Amino acid sequence: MEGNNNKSINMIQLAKELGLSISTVSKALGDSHEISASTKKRVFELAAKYNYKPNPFASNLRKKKGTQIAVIIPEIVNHFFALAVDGIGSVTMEKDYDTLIYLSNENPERERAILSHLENGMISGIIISVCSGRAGYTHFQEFYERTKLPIVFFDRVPDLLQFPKVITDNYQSSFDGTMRLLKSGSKNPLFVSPEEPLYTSLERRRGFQDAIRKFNLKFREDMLLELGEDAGVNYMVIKKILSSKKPPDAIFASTERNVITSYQVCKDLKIKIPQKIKILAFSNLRTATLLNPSLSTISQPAFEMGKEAASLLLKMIERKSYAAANDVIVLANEMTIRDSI
Amino acid sequence: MEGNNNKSINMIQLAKELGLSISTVSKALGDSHEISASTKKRVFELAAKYNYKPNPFASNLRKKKGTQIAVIIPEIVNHFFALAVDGIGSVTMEKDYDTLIYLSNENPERERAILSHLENGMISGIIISVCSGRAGYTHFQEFYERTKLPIVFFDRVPDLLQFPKVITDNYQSSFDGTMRLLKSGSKNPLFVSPEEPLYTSLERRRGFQDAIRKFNLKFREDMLLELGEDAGVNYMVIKKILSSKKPPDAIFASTERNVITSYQVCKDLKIKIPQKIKILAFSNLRTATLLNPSLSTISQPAFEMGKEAASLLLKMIERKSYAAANDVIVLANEMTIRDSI
DNA sequence: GTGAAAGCGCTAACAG
DNA sequence: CTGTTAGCGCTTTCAC
Repeated sequence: MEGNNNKSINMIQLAKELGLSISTVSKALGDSHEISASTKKRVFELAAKYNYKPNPFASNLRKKKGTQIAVIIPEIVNHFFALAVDGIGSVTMEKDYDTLIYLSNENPERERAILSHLENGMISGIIISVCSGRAGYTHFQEFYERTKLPIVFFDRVPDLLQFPKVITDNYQSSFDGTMRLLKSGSKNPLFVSPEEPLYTSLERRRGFQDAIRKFNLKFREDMLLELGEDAGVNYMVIKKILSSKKPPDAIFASTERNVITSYQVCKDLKIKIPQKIKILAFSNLRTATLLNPSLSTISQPAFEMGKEAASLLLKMIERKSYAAANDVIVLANEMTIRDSI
Repeated sequence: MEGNNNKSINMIQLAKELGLSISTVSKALGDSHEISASTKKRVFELAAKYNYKPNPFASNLRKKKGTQIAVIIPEIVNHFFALAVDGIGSVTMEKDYDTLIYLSNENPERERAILSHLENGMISGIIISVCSGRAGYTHFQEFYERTKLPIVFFDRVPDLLQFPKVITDNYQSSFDGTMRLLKSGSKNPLFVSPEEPLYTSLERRRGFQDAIRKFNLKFREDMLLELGEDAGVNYMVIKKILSSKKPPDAIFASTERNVITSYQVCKDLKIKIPQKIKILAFSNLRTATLLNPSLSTISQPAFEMGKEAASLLLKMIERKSYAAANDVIVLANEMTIRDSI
């Protein structure tokens, strides 16, 4: 029984009060060239007076398109993704697009459900960082076939050639990082990555392996460690490895999450960094410099990646250059050596 | 010239193929009781076959309401807000609401612009953590008067009685934290907070002052330090204070940002924590335990706050209990003493 | 239990 | 330069 009366004014009322036709008002509001300056002025003024805002449902329905994009990411509680969302927001906001956010929580089923939900036509495009490779990538193809909506992948990208991507030079920076570890004396490094068969991780691993070989070290399978989702389990696994007879003398972590766990284990086992073990990680931790000891990182230009992805997507949406659809934008990572090496 | 033909099927086509009227199909899809089970089944099956999804623009226009809510926060690159968004997402997702995200970037003008944009009627409710108190809070009142849309404030809330809020026991935990510092020997603590006259900060400051007095220490105005936005400037200010003749022997930081700067200064000036200075902060830093030394924190239940805020908002939207509109939900903070004290 | 019809508020031909 | 008109795809009385 709430009085939700005084609901906003509409075009009809504006037109009536102005003694104009509704279509004239519509055109005036759209700043159409076929309306006289004086009429426009009158319309704008009355609209402002009533704080009139066109009903987006009606206008979107009529135009068969809106101004919302969806961002799908595995998690937001992660400095990298938070920065990326910030970057995305910086361009969508400027271009008057609204940003819907969906968290897949590293769950492929969620990701599919989100995609399916988005097939209703509410949005004009998608920016996504995928959550896993295990379930395959067919849902992206299918989504695209059905909706023909522009999609831009970033960071964690599937290996689908037909889609535009924004990534970093994962192979090269991993190679460089590994070389750096080896040059500082590591003979037995351990590369820690998530078990998902993600393009990003695979590229980093490839860089690691190639550096090992390039350095004329013998590559062994047990130089690679794959970790799952469960932080508790991961902790135990790392602890076991670091307590073994021939523990690694360096850890190169492919993700922020893994390096935090590694630090924790070293702290608990009182293993000195970098004396006993050197640590390097792909990470955007803001507090890298304050850790004990300060952490050497390869950080991704997350904000920039978000910006690039959003710019590309909006360009595609506005068809200014749909040809850009197969672009792969590669940005450079930045390695910062601190006390952990 | 892109062929954007095969655009999604609509109800009319479904109805035609089923030999039913469009209104019957609509009701069937809405699981209306006035439609026979057998008809519903046929409708659902065909809809599923064509992967039919009702056009939300049309349906929202007709129903004069949608299923989107807006979240307005000062920043997303902050563990607290990221967690809160995660919490919000956990409930909106479950209830099939879509979440629009807007970053005010600590800019009151942006905040107003966002609010103004949202007056177009696109959303059904707002969850917000305000960005500043300097510009006053009249825009919230006005927004509400004009739209009558439900609004829930969380954490950084204005002092407007008529709105529901989700906050933490800022006064009490600040009081307790200060007592803790004093009991461990601090005689000259410094309370660092942002210069914004935010309710949250003011409560914390009040807790600090009361604890000082309760401990029979003389309160001096210079025990309070207000910092602005510019990290570089803040660094210099703190550095100057810590280099002074009679530097504080404890820092109690009201925000995560300020404590990071403080740590940095101590590190650069080689001031030993906690021997020379004790540090405590309101913070949700994930890496608190890994800092050098590990940081003592009062952390807010950010995820829970997001959840509570979203649940409350959806309840208000669905009018299940519009009476809850003046609720103030107060959650408890958690103090964790680590090596910095 | 099903259908006909009237719009929700707006845009875009098409006329004038 | 302005107005008339026909919907966009859906929901909801109101008939039957």
